[in-house]
Amino acid sequence: MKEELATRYEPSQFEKRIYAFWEEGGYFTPVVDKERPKFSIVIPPPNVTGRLHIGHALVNTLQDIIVRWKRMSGFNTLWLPGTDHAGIATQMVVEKQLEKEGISRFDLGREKFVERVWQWKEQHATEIKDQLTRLGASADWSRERFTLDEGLSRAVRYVFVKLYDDGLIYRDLAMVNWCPRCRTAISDVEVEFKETNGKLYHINYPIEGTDRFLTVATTRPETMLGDTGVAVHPEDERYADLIGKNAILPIMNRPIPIVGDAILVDREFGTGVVKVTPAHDKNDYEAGLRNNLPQVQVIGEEGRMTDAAGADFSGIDRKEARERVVEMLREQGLLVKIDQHQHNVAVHGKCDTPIEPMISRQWFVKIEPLARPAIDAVRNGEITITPQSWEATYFNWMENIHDWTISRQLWWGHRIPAFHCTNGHTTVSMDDLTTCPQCGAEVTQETDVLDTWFSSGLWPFSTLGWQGEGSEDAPDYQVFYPTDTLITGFDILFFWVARMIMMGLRFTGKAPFSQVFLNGLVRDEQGRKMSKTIGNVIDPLDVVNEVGADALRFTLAVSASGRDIPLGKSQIQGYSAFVNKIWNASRFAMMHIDVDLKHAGPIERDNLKTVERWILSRLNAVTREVNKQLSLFRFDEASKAIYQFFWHEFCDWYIEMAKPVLLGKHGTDDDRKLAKRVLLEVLDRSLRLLHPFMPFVTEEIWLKLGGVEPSIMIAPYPITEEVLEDSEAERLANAVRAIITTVRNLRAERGYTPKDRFTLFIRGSNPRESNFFREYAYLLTELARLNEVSVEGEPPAGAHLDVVEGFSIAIVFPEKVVSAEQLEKVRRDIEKTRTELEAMQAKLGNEQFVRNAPPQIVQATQARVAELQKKLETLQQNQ
RNA sequence: GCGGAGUUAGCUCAGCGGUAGAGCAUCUCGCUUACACCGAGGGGGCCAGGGGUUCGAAUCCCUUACUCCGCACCA
Repeated sequence: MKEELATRYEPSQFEKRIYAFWEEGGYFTPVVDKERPKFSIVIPPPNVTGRLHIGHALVNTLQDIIVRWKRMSGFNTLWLPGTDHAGIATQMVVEKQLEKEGISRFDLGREKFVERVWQWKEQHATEIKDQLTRLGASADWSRERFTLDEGLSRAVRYVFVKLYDDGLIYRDLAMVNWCPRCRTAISDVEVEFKETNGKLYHINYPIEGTDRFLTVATTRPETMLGDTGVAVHPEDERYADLIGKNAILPIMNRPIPIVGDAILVDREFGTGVVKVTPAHDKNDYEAGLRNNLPQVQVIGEEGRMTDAAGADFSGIDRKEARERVVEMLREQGLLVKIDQHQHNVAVHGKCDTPIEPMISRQWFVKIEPLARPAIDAVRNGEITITPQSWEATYFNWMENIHDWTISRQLWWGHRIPAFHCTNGHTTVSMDDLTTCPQCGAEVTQETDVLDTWFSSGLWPFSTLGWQGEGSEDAPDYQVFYPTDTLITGFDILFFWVARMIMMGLRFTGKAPFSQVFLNGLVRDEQGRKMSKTIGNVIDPLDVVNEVGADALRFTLAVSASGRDIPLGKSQIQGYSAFVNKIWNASRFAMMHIDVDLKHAGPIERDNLKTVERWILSRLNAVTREVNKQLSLFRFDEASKAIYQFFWHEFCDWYIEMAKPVLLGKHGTDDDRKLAKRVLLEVLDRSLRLLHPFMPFVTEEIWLKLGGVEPSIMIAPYPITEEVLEDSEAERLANAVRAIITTVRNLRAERGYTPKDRFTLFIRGSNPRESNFFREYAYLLTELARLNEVSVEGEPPAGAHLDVVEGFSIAIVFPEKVVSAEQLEKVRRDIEKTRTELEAMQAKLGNEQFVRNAPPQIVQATQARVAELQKKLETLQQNQ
C-alpha cells in the first residue's frame, strides 16, 4: 500500500473533506430512468423554526442507513430532502424575535411580516442543511424542497380546489378549538390534555318565583356569564318538576330555562345539574342546539371578555374574570363551596395556552371519505407499519376521526384560494380572481391560511413534481413515485403519516409509500425526556465535533429498536471506541497488505487453511444477518452483528491468529500471501458492511484500499455467498479458540503468570482432526503461551484433564502448590457439570419428553449428556 | 373509561417455546511493536407476583401490581 492512515483516528481531519468528495462525485443524485429498479424516500421535512436536535439526528441517521444500504445494493436511490414552513411554529418564533425589538406583527403588517419570516427561513434552512451534512446524510440536495415552493404551492392549491369541488372541503360556523394566544383555530390533534389540579366551584342558581336553588358545579365559573340554560336529567325525580321553569343566572340576573337533557347530564355526577354555555363548551354547544338555547359569546378571540359579559367584565382577561366572578358570587352568598378537583385542561400543544372552545366560521375537510381507503391500505397490507403495534393506534384514530379544521388565522402559510365578494358569494379558484364570477362584484381573497399539515400531507408527491391534473408525467414523479419507505417519529403518526396516506390515495390513486418505520423518542440515560429545563439536552453537533459523526450514528443505530432510546455520554463513548478500533485494525492490516483491491485477484479457495475458511464463513453469516435485519428495520440487531464480528471475531481472534504468518514467524511465503489476501478481503467486506452506519471512516479507509469504484458509497453491498459457508471450519476454529480460552482460564485460576509455560496434550477423534491440531499447534502455542503441544503423546499422571468442545485435553503445569481456592473452583466446576447432567438425564428419563419432543431436540440432549458425562469423569480425575 | 406497550445482571436493553445474553459499569491480571478509546480473565439474574397450557415456559394464555404512551373525557 502506498498510502497510509494517520496514526490517530481524528474524524475532524477528514469528515468534511469526505462529504465534499461525495458531493463532487454526484453520488447523491440518482438518474431519472424508469427502467432501473429504484428506491425512494422523502425526508420528514424539519420545521424551519431552528436548529436540529438529537431526535432529528436519529431519524435522519436511520434514513441514511437505509438509503446507503439500498444504494450500495444496486437501487437507483433517491433521498429527497427539504424543510417545512411550519405555520404556527415559525410564525411564533419570528413573533418572539419581533417582541424583543418591541414590536408586534400587527405593527409590521401582513406583507412585511411575511417578508421577515422568509428571511428567517432562508437562514435556518441553510443551517439545517449544514447540520444534516455534518451527519453524513446522503440526500440529493439538487432536489431540495420547501413546502412553500412555487411547485408545491400549486399542488396545494390544486388539492384544495379539487376537494372543494368534490364537496369534501366546506366552510361553516362550528365549535372549534381556539388558541387565544395564537389567535387562530387549531385542529383536534393539535390539542393536548394536561392533567391539572384545579377547582370545582359549586354555585347556587336561584329558581325563578321560588326560594329554591339549583346547585351547579363548574371548573370554569367565568363562562357562566354566557350561560343560557341549566340542564338536569329528564328522569331525575329530584328536579323533574323544575323542567320548563327558569333559573335566574346570578350576576347577570337573567332568566334562563331549565331543560331536561339525558345526553348532557349524568345523574350520578356531582349534583346532577349542569350549567349550559353553548358558546364556550363543545358538549354545551350540542346541548344548546338540541334545546334551542341561544349562544352568547362572552370570551373573545384574544381571551378577553366581550361586551356580552356585561360592563363589569367587558375587556378583562378570562383568568381575571374568573376571580371576579367567584368574588361576586361569594358576596352574593351564592357560592356554595370550592372543591379540589383534578381534571384535564385542553391546551394548544405548540404554546401550552388553554384552549378556548369557540364558535367560529372555518374551513373543514370532510374526512371520513378520505379515511376509509386509508384504513383499508393498512388493513390489506399495502402499507405496513413497523413496529406493528402502532397499527392498532392508527386504526383506532382513523375509525373515530373527526372533520379536519384546516383554516388558520395566521399570516405564514398557503393562503386559502377562496374569494369573497361583497354580495356574500365565495368562489374557490385555481386562478386569482378580481371579480366575482357570480355577480361581477369586486372580490377579496380569504385571509386565512392552511394548516401546515395540509401541505405536508402532499409531500411525497408534491416534491416530485406532481401539481395536480396534467402534471402526472413529471419525470421524477414517474420514476420515483410511490416512494418506498417512510421513517419518522411516532409522534406525528396522526399529524402527518395518516394525512399523507389519505391524500396520496385520493390524489395519486396509490399509497405514497409501502413501509412506515416509526422510531422511538430519544431520551437521556435515565429515560427522561430531553428538555432545556432539566438541562439534559444533547446537541448532535456537539457530539459530532467531539467524537465524529460515525460514533454518533452508530450509537443511535445500536439503540434504535423502535422503542424509546436512552442516550448518554457513556453509550456514545463506547461506540466511539469502536470506531477507533476499526481505524487501528485497518492501520494494522494496511501495514501488511501490499496490493490494492483492483489488483488483488480472486482468492484461491482451494489453498485456504481452516482459520481463513472460518473467518470468511463467519463474515458470510454476518453479511446475511445484517441484510436481513436491515430489511426488518432492526438497526440495533444489524449494527450489533457487525460490531460483534469486527471486534470480537476479526480483531480479537482472526488478526491475532494471522499474526504469526503475517509477521513471518510461521508458514511459507505463499501462506503469507494468502493470509494477506484474506485480510484484505475481510477488511474490504467489513468496511462495506459498515458503511451505511459509519460512512465517513469507512470511506476514508476504503479509498486507500484502491477499489475499482471511485467511492465506497457506490461499491456493492456485500451479499451472502454460499461457497463461503464452512461449518466444519467453524467447528474446528471454535475448538481452537475454546482450548486457548481454557488454558488462559486455568492460568489465571491457578495463579500462574503469563510467562509460565505449559504442555498441552490433545487428541482428535480421527486423523483429519489430528492433522488439524498438528497444523495449528503453533497457534495454540502462541496464543495460549505453551511450550509444547502434543497430538500423539499420552499425558502423564497428574496432568489436568478437561473436555473442550468435545475434545479431550490434558495440561501439564509446572510444580506449584494448589491453593484451597483453586480446589474449590474445581469442585464448583464439577458441581455445575453434575447439576446440568442430572437435569438432562432427568429429561431423557421422562418418557413423555422422549415421545413428544422433536427428535433433533432429543438427540441434542443425548449428545449433551454424553459430553457432560465425559467432562464430569475427566474433571473428577483432577481431584 | 377504551386501546397499546413495558416490568430479564448495578444501569440501558436484546432474547419471545427447547442448556439465561449484549453494551456500559464493577473486580483481578497485563504497557505482548494496530489500538490503554487496548488485551486476557472473573463476579453478578428463583427473567415483577400468582395461576394455567405443555414432555418442556423469560418466551403462550389468564390474573394482580406498578410504569409509560395514545385516544376519549363528567360539568
